[in-house]
Amino acid sequence: MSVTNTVKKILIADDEPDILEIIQYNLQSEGYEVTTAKNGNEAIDMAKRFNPDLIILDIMMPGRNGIEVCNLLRMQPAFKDTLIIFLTALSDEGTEVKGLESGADDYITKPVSPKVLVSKVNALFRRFIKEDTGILQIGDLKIDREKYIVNYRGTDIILARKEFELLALLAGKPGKVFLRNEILNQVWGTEVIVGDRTIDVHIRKVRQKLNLDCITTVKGVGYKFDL
Amino acid sequence: MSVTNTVKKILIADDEPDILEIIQYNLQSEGYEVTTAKNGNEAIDMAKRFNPDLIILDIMMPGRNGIEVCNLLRMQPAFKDTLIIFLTALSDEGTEVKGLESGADDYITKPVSPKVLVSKVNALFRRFIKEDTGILQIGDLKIDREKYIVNYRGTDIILARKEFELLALLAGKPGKVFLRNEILNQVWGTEVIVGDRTIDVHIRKVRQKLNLDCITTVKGVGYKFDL
DNA sequence: TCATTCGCTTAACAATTTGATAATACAAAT
DNA sequence: ATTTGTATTATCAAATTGTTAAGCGAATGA
Repeated sequence: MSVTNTVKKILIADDEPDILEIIQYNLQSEGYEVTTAKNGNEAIDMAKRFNPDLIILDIMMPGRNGIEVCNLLRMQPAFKDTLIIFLTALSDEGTEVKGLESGADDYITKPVSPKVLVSKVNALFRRFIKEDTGILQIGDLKIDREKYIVNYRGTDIILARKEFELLALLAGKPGKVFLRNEILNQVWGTEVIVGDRTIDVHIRKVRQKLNLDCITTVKGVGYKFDL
Repeated sequence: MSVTNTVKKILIADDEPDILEIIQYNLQSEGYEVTTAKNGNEAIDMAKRFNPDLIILDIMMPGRNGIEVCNLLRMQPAFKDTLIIFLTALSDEGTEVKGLESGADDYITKPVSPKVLVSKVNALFRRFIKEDTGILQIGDLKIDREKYIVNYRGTDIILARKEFELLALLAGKPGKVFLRNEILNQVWGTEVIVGDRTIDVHIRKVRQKLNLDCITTVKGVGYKFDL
């Protein structure tokens, strides 16, 4: 189970390189992480490796065709919830019905404008992808962004808002040193201007409440989280 | 988890009687409960009365057009989760993108074969299991979303509509902190603007009536339910 | 129809919590 | 020893929420 995964991953399988490239480009521009496959077998391979949130399948491909791929994937529990769209030049009714009945979530016929495709993809994600639980876990420390609770070895620790945001920021990338400026921008925003000591004070409060040695000062640079 | 697994209800809005009839017939054959509307205003009316799981909207209709209807419905919390499909002869890219961005879940261009339409509808429902309209139970607290009744250890507690919706929202995800904004959007909708104290007062009333220590304030963030 | 009740919202003020800063102490580096 | 940068503490201002009372309109009922 992945912990944080804000960027949606999409796998595209098509045997025409041009189409792959166009779709990939447009989806990446929209902020998605995209991988491609050139045929059915490669698609299954990539699906297992890449674990995408959405798979866009051409139907006519060398090796396994799209419907076979869809059926195979749907049999595996790991891909039970993965979104699957057919994107194909085959527009006959029978194939479309068969495609949808094989467990796909949509069926789009080529040619389709990139903009429309992107809109459809957005619409699918808007509806179906469960939001991230937002639980960060580092060792015995759990940071639940949804419940606004920090828990260490079973004990809940109550932090005030800024304290929580500060910790969540640092713990979001363990080991990374956050410059004071970065912290200010992320936690306080760019509009508010506060003195330099403010950060220190909040860091201290977090350290105190956690009673762990997990926030390290990097003198002259900033702070980092490390359990 | 799901309490009631009722027959899915579908509302179709189109100004062409023939189309209405064909679609209605095919969907009913598939076991859906279908109602129809002849124009935009009627669609909104029926939606409120009939509370469908899916709405199929023509775009070009007398009175309000489909996109307007979609926008209006999406503003109301009650229709936040209702599936909406556009079914239209307008196949230009701009309209399609606009339609999808107005919050629709799919966009199908006429003409479309009834079989394909049914397949698409099935695919949508396969994915989307409508939220429980039934009974939420948390410990000894029962919340009946259909009857608008809350029961604690055998005793019924009468809550007013807003109070009830507030409680149902919070109790729907115990532990999760709901931001004031989320609460406003979910309970009051995006079109109504109310002051900040309004939430507090309702929270207080719920707390008072339940006489349980189950709604926690997270200062600077929001409220959460925890029994 | 008129009166009453109920639910929703707001105003006003109290209570509480949080956040920012100053002042001072401390530590390491030069 | 001096400089530079951080830790600690106490304090005060600001932000946020709790509480009560009151106004208003819609629904209810005689």
